Amino acid sequence: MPMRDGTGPPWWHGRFSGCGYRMTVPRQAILDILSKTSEHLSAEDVYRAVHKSYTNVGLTTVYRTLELLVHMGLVFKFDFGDGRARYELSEGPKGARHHHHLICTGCGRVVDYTDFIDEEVELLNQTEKGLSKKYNFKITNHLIQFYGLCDGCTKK
Amino acid sequence: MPMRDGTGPPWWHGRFSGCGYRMTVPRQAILDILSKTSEHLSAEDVYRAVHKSYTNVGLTTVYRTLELLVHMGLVFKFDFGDGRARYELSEGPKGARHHHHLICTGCGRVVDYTDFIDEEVELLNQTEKGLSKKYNFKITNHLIQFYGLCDGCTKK
DNA sequence: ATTAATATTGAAAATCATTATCAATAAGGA
DNA sequence: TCCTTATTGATAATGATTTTCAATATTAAT
Repeated sequence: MPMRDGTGPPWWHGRFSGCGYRMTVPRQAILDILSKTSEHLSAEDVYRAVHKSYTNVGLTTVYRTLELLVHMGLVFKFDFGDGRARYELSEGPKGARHHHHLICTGCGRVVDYTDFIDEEVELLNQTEKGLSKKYNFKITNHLIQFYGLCDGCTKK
Repeated sequence: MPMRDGTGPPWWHGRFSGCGYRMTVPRQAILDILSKTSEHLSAEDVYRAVHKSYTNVGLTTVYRTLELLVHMGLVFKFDFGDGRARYELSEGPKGARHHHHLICTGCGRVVDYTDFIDEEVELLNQTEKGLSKKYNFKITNHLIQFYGLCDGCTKK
């Protein structure tokens, strides 16, 4: 059973009941998988991982749950250009896992980086403030990705 | 026939022959459409637009051409989360059309903004340099998008 | 605890954007 | 103009994601 810090019930339980959603076994299992990996899992990946311990959880539920989690802001959904969505547990800009992606357009490899995050966050905060006001948006999120060719692909 | 400035042949003709590609009617038509719009066209959108003047150009060719243009760096491909890719003629960071996107997660509306681009470009250049060196990537591109709720959707 | 109301689930079928096939055609250099 | 080869378009295939709907599990109330 996934704990935030080992001292209480799963910290996200409240996020569900607070919104009228129910905390179920499949949902816990999916959050559990996401919280234990540092990879960029596709829905299928999550399904396979969950399926090991909970054979009866279906792919449909995985899709639905992931969508719900994205909607709740607990999960980020990424498109790295390989035709399937990738999901990661989200952390606010100050979270330990906060990072951005560097994507090789040659082989599709994805590198997580945390360098320059502080400077980026600084600038992004300002930008968000400015955009919020100017366009009357309530900004909740941002996406930053760099594209290029990795070492191996440059030489081919 | 699309011109860069009205004084010569289409400026991108050379980009094609230089790479062993051929400049064809469908390709010109597609570039023409893209250069004349400020919208975020899907492949289907481009197809419909091209189809008006060139009834015989097929959807397959549109897909293929768009992919080629993306590969050549002449076009950007975006994912705004509505299940289909969107394409825009690309301009370098200093180009007049260079902008980023602000996406409403409520209704899907996409706002182009050019505010703060200078500061962003400044930071991004530094980040790119740092990342290039650290991860041995040859960085060619970046993507920045902000997500939130637009005025209308906040009130619902 | 038991029940009632309803959110959630899973299997299968449906959707739909994008790709692969392949014979016919068109571009560009010789 | 001819030849080589890239390109095209109609059709079929692919494959990730959604929809459907009856069965089940969860929560709040009794």
